[in-house]
Amino acid sequence: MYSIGQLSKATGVKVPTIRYYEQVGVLASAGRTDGNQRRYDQDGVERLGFIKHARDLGFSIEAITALIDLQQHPDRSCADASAIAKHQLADVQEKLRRLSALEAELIRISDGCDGDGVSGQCYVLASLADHKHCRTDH
Amino acid sequence: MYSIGQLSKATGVKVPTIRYYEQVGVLASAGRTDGNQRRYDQDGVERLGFIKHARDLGFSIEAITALIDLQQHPDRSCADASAIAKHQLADVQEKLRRLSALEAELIRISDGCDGDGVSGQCYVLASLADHKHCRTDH
DNA sequence: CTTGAACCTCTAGTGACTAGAGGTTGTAGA
DNA sequence: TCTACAACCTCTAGTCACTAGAGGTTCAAG
Ligand SMILES: [Zn+2]
Ligand SMILES: [Zn+2]
Ligand SMILES: [Zn+2]
Ligand SMILES: [Zn+2]
Repeated sequence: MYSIGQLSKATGVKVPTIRYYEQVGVLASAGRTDGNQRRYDQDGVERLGFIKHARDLGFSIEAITALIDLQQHPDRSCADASAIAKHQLADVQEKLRRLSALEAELIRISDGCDGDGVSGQCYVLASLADHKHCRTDH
Repeated sequence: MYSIGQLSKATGVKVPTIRYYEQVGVLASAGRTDGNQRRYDQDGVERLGFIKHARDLGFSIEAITALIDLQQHPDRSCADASAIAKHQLADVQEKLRRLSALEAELIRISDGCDGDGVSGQCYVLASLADHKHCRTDH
């Protein structure tokens, strides 16, 4: 049996975050001692490990809740799991596209100013003031 | 003179967002009619355009506030503007690095499941349950 | 002068936590 | 067995950049 602090150390998830996960329902409520403190078993460690790993990969709490639900029913179709993963991938790829465009503009903007001028002539400020300086949409 | 709705159309920033920008101090308070409605001049359009463009490039409100402050003093050094832009670039590049790692893992995970199996054997769920399947840190 | 779209302020909600106040419990050492 | 104190508990509020809604007022066209 683990206390919440021991679970925290075992998984790398902070104590208040564990309580938050319980509050929003992605982590099942733990058993309690007579004094009302949470106690976790190995199952709890694995459940929280799953949540942490999925969060690290960018899945939303809502998506993770659905995935854990699926995991509790090993005989159900995994179509939803597949869809959630593909959706998450598409999401990440969209963010990558947007960030790449931003990176290109920011490199141009950064390169245009050494910081040794005066703000009236600053390329950073001029570029932000007018999108026409930009090479891409964004 | 523009009403807040006309300013919204001119810049593509939603009306409640404009009020929010004023509230947090990044957009200077507008003049008012006798009936207390906001009125903007060309200067206001440019100020908000600057904010929108910087937000589109991912700058924080705090950073934009500093940049606008600098823009109001054309004779000051632009060292801060340069530093803010470089910081933002570094930020974006860090996000790109992280997202690229996530993309690689998510492609692997997605490719490992067609959604036509059962969740007890699902590669998506197995991969989320155990980071050992992963090729990268993340 | 009437109508109604657009405006006003204020509060609360979003996601995924994080911080702090104020009080209680578990446990190791004396 | 007692005591000290780290770790636990709940609850509220704050973060960021908005967004939604309630309930009331103003502007401008017809
Ligand atoms: Zn400069
Ligand atoms: Zn641009
Ligand atoms: Zn599957
Ligand atoms: Zn992993």
